[in-house]
Amino acid sequence: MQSRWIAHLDMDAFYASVELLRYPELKGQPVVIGGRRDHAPRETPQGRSYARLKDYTGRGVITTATYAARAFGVRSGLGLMKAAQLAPDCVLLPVDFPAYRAMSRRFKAAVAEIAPLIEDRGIDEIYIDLSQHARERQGAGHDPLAGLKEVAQEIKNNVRAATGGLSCSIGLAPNKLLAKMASELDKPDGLSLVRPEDLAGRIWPLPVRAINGVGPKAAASLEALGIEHIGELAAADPAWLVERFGASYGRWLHQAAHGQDERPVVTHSEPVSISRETTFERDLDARRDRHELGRILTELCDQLAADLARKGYATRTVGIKLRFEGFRTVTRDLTLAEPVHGAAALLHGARECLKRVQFDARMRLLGVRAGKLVHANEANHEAR
DNA sequence: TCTGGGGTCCTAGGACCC
DNA sequence: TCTGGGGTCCTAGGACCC
Repeated sequence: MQSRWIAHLDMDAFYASVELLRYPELKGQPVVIGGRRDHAPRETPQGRSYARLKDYTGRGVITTATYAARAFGVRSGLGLMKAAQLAPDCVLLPVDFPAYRAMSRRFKAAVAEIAPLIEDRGIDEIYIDLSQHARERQGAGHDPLAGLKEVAQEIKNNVRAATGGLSCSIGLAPNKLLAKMASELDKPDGLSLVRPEDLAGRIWPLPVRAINGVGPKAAASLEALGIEHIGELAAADPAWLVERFGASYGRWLHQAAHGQDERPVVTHSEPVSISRETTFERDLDARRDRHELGRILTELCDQLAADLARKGYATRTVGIKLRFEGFRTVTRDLTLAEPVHGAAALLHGARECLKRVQFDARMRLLGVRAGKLVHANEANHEAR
């Protein structure tokens, strides 16, 4: 039997499902989450009134869509104004991250009660190392993996009970790469297991984009080379892939197509950077709107300073990010001699960075970033 | 009226040091 | 008195993910 068994657990349409717990009368209806925060449901004498996609104007994208909404072709990442053309009467709810974070803690705690070796992959996803459970529950009969599937089912049940009824999909496989793909095979509320011998039958027919780490650019390059499916990628000469994609990515593509992945489940990690950014309602001009921009920059620095304080970090690198009309993005970094954490120091650093940018177009986004994080208590020590 | 906000990791060139 | 090579840090951009 395999020495490692990894589960990938993915909450089904997470944000939308959390909202449906709050507004159960929307169950089964097309609903999307996204946009600004000014279209929350209103309580009227006639009952609750919801915003519809057709009522929305301005910038914003869909963060999550219910399965009923996906039937209209709306999906996360799609602009709200475009989505309105596909599904004008679809209900639109604003995002409520505090609610999703609270629910995230609940589902992760429910998993940890059964299997504590958890790697956090964001608000709605985790990897779980179930190797020990698989060994302990190894069946003697015709299905040695029955015990592993039982554990996964217990995790699903515990998550449902702890969240008030939310479903998730779990993929089981010998490594993270395959577990992630396995969890996609049977959504929503799925449970699927991929063994090494299932590779050719179940993984190779999938498009290369199904590999976690092959994005739109790599998929387009591969397609231009006549490679659309993982099976074709697996059949490609590894030396040829290295020639086309570089030593590192080329080798990785070959291994991924063959289902090879040795990455461990990492149960603890420190943040690398913390940032705040905002897209403006309308594009702003560096000169004409300089007061508005100054106000926004100050607010971002205030928020970032609060984030650093809450999480207990200081930073040695202050960075800014600008996005101009046309989506061209520019970043500038400044490394400081000593770590800082206060809003005034962040603002000063950000202003220094801004001096090195050429403003030849209107802006749509401004962001501030703290990189090279150090623990605040160690930073105090260094500062002395 | 295209394209949010929060992240991670990789690459590549230049500075600087030994 | 044409100047190698390695290591590390800094910066900028880009691909990718949730």
